[in-house]
Amino acid sequence: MAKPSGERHARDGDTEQRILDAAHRVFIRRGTAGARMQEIADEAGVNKALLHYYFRTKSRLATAVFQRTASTLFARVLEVFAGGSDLDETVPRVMQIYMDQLSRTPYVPGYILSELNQHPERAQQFVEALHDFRRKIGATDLLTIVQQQIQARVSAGTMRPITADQFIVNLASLCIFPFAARPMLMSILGIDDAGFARFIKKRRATLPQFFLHALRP
Amino acid sequence: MAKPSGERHARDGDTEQRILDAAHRVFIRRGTAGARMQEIADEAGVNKALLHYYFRTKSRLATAVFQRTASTLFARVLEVFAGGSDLDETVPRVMQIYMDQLSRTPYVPGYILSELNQHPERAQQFVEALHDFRRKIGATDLLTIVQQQIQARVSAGTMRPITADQFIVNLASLCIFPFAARPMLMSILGIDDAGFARFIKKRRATLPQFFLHALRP
DNA sequence: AGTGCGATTAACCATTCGGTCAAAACAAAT
DNA sequence: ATTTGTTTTGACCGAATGGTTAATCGCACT
Repeated sequence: MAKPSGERHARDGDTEQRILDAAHRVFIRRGTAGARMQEIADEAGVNKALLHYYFRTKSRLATAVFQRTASTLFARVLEVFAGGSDLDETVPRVMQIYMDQLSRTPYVPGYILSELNQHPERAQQFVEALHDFRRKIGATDLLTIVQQQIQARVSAGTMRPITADQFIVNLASLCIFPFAARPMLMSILGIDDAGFARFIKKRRATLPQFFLHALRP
Repeated sequence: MAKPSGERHARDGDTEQRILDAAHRVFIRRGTAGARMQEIADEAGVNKALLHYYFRTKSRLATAVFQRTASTLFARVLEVFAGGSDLDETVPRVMQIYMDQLSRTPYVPGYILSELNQHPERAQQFVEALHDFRRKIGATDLLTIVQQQIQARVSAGTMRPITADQFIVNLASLCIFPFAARPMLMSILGIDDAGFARFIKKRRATLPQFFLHALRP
């Protein structure tokens, strides 16, 4: 019952964070089921018992890591969509900011998708985190925001109609998939890390046009 | 050393197949690392020792299942691309055939991506399976085929230029991602299995237009 | 100096898991 | 019916793994 909440002492900076960071790295490279508590402890430079001291079980540690990671996935996207009003402007911004973010954390999509496929229960947790963030920045539902911005352009006759569902899935697919399928693409296209980086750089520049052109009347 | 190759007897239909099928299902729902040999044995209705009799180790069993699954992923797509010549016709056919195939095996993309993220070595195996199949049907490299079909339309002035790389990744993203991210999408869009099926049905009908419009001059 | 208390560790435990083995079951051939 | 070679099984083993515990450490306060 000794939940470490009132951190009066702390021999080192912040152990809990170091553990979370280490767990994040190990979960990503081994998968949640393949990760070993000992490996996480080593990576954090800490005794294995400490992991249980802070997080009780492997399952809870996994939940904590997933939560932290998932909440960062769509945060920026939501912000940008809520910030702008014209798709001609928000789509390129979202795409570029998003691909920059994913370039910095290229393994996150694969991790999230794997985790969600093997533990669909976590999807609930995922969507709640998204809702919390949405309320925090005082925005409306993502689907509604996009729906309105689509409607605006459709009414103006500058865009073909499309449901917000398909719109968002198309956008997400084109941005996220290349990272989730990174090892496969690198092998099929015969490129290395540097080549992949170049591929993404070019994609960043051309994808917004591709997307917006697709919806011209 | 008793490799069961000359199958003279076989008490039951084909045990090896039943084991592979069972392993396929268990690997998909638990992930390779999370799967237990005992569970696979139970699912196949067979003693655990038999798994080792036929496949020696869990790792080899995993490789066999991955191989079998991966080889089916792009086979049809390659066939259709090699069969047609005009993108106006091949793209819709590929997309629709592909989404039909994925609808029948919706968990395959998630499995392949997870597996490939945690074992990038398998990418090699993956691309070799693809090459084998390509040679078998006597087709050229997928990239080259697509490159030529793009070039044809670009020269005719009916299409904006795009590299074959980006073309294929766009196509694959739009088709595969919704399945790989199925649990996430269901949660975000607030739909159930039936709703997802409807979503895909609609997508099947609208995606080819979206894609081809994106490349209009 | 001493005490209280959270943070940290080494040693340990019970279970699970992949893998092995020798015996049993079985079909085909003689 | 006996033999022969393959397939299938129950029982077993050692290592790895998640988790626990009792002792130690070190800071803060007196």
